[in-house]
Amino acid sequence: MPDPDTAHPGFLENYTLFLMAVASAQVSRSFHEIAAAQGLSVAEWRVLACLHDLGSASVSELARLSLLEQSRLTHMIGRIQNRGLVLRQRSNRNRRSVLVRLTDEGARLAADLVAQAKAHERQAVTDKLGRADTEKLHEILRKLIGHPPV
Amino acid sequence: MPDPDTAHPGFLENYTLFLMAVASAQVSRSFHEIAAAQGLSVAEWRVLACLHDLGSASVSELARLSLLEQSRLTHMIGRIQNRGLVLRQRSNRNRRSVLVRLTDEGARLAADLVAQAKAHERQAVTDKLGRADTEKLHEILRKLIGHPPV
DNA sequence: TTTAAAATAGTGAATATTCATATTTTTCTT
DNA sequence: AAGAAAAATATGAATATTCACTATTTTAAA
Repeated sequence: MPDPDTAHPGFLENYTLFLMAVASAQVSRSFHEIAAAQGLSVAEWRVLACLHDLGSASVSELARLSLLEQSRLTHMIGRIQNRGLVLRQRSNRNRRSVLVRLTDEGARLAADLVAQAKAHERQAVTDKLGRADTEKLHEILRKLIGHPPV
Repeated sequence: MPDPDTAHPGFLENYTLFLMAVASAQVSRSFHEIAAAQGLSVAEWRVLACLHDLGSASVSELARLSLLEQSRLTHMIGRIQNRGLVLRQRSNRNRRSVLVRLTDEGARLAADLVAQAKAHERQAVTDKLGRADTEKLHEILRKLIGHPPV
């Protein structure tokens, strides 16, 4: 029951950040179930995916790439380390930083999820948008991002 | 220091969900500071923006629209209610549901933030993408979303 | 080179979110 | 119409995140 006295409709539906958030949340939600089936949150999945791509990364690199605040990532690494998915190793190049990498088990899980993510993307994005719009979307997002953190 | 032995590069940079998450996080981050200056998280801002648009909404409508899980929203409403930004009112049409609306103070704050959000969007999105790509982005995101929750 | 500043992670308490479940009201079934 | 199922919200304990700060190592400056 929208309140006609105080309603100011029309902002959100044209607000880019809102559209991106809705699209992102909606597509993520269906993948969330896939990750949850492995006992992973979406944020944890993103960390594993980053490590899958990178091989290894320092905590701060990983925080930047996986869009998590450093302290949150440190806590999270502790948890997924306890589960045997990643391990930490002090860097020799720079003894302040700590390199994180996947264990064998973590690597298997990550590879498995990457495969499922690709299938899910096809079904939830490409099939819906078509090839041209999917590529256009990527192009526009890259333009918006500027220097990609990858 | 990417680890050549176990790195499988190239997944993330072409993964739509990741590109959307990065773009969204990046643009959000700069708005986050604006919201934080008013003591609001991005999620709280989104709730106020929804109420600004709608006038009033039940908790579950609001949860759906603002992309928050119901229980989280209930807790959050309690907090922003204590701060005098919103108020609750049991619905007469359906006595299970609770209508949430902005107080005068909340409405002032929301209107203020909406204005700032528009300015920020111009600067962080439209100026960067240009008018054509901005509209194309909206079009593609709407197509991806399907039936918009607005 | 000695000090000051910056970068990197970690820590723990304060705060927020999630998860399972309870309560109330409405809707559906028979 | 009675009872079962569904819908809407709230609750509180378990879990996760944030925030402010510490410790260490590296870089820059004097």
